[in-house]
Amino acid sequence: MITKELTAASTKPLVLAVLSKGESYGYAIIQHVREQSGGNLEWSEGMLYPVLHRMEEEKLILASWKVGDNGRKRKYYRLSASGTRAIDRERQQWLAVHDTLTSLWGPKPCST
Amino acid sequence: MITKELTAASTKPLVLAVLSKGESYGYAIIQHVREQSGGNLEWSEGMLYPVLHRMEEEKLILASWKVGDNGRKRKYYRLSASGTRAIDRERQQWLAVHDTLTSLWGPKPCST
DNA sequence: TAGTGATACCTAGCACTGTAATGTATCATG
DNA sequence: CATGATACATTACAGTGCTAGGTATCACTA
Repeated sequence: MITKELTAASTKPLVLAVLSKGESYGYAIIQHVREQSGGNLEWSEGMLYPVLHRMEEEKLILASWKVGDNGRKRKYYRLSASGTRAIDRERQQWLAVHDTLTSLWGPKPCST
Repeated sequence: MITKELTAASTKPLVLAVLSKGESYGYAIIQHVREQSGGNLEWSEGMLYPVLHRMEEEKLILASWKVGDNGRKRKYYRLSASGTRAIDRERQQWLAVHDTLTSLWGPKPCST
């Protein structure tokens, strides 16, 4: 289980990263992240949908309704130019914190 | 500048990591983290003190008032046994998210 | 036919957290 | 005696995930 703080910090960069692979929709993003994380990251819909709405408002992503293979309506999101640039900013921030943490954790042998 | 979400996610693991190097106090922890991060992480006192109080309540850290070299009273914190164990849990959570992010970011040449 | 589970979207109340601002006090410096 | 660094603390505010609930469609099956 991942703490809510860590979830809050990683949701936006993860959504941006997922969409950089191609457009997708809320329900599929949740599954994509679950699989990509080996089951470690279990997002709830109540968490993600508001996040997507906010990111759309910030114009980081663009939405468009489409009908999927199964005939259901889906709200597909894709990166805007601004969102593409945001990926790099998010990564730099993340790595700044990550490097600080790893430097304090010290050299670590291959963990189990 | 680091977002507040990323700050929230990293404060606890960073405090635990800093204290694993030896006991310290609020004001010094802020400076320690700033230096360790190369100036990227700039914590405010209004953020850290409540965090320390919460961690003390959770019994992750233990506090004791002492008088420093300069004659000022300082509230020194040190890791409890529970806090020492928490470091590993925090690291595992962080790495689970980090690995997912890096796998999506893809292979990246040495960043500047 | 009716019921179940997966798909797919959405929202509201609650508790928690950083931010910004403010306060207190001590000490060294000029 | 004014300033800045040291060193602790609290408060109002806005933002966030969590839990729980809602709506609707479709495939399967009892």
